[in-house]
Amino acid sequence: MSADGLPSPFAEDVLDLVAQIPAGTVLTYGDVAALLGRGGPRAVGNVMARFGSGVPWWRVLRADGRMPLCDEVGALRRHLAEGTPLRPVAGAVVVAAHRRVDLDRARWSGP
DNA sequence: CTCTTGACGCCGG
DNA sequence: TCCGGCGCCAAGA
Repeated sequence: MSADGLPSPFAEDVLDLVAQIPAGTVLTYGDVAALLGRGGPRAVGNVMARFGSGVPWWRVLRADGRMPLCDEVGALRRHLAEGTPLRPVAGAVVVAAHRRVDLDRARWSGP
């Protein structure tokens, strides 16, 4: 509801898959496209930007483990709450923008 | 049909 | 680590 003018078939596929990502696990934009068997990272990102409001968008991140730039702080908050494996932090002062998900441990195998 | 726009990915410096 | 550049795919004008 809200902002979705009308999700395309490809968009619905993306949203359906993202909605199935278990809490505490994540998927990269590239992984979503790969699991769907078509499309690309950019196409997935485009869908999330438009219709991602209704799905666990924070569980979809960049290939380097970084949170989506639109709301990296909010995403980090949710990951901390869900217990998502994060990479160790070196500095004493922790900046949200520098925190990343440990993809090796948090990546979801798929449905 | 072409051109532009992205919550991208990877390589190089 | 932070840039910059090129390739990638779907949707809309």
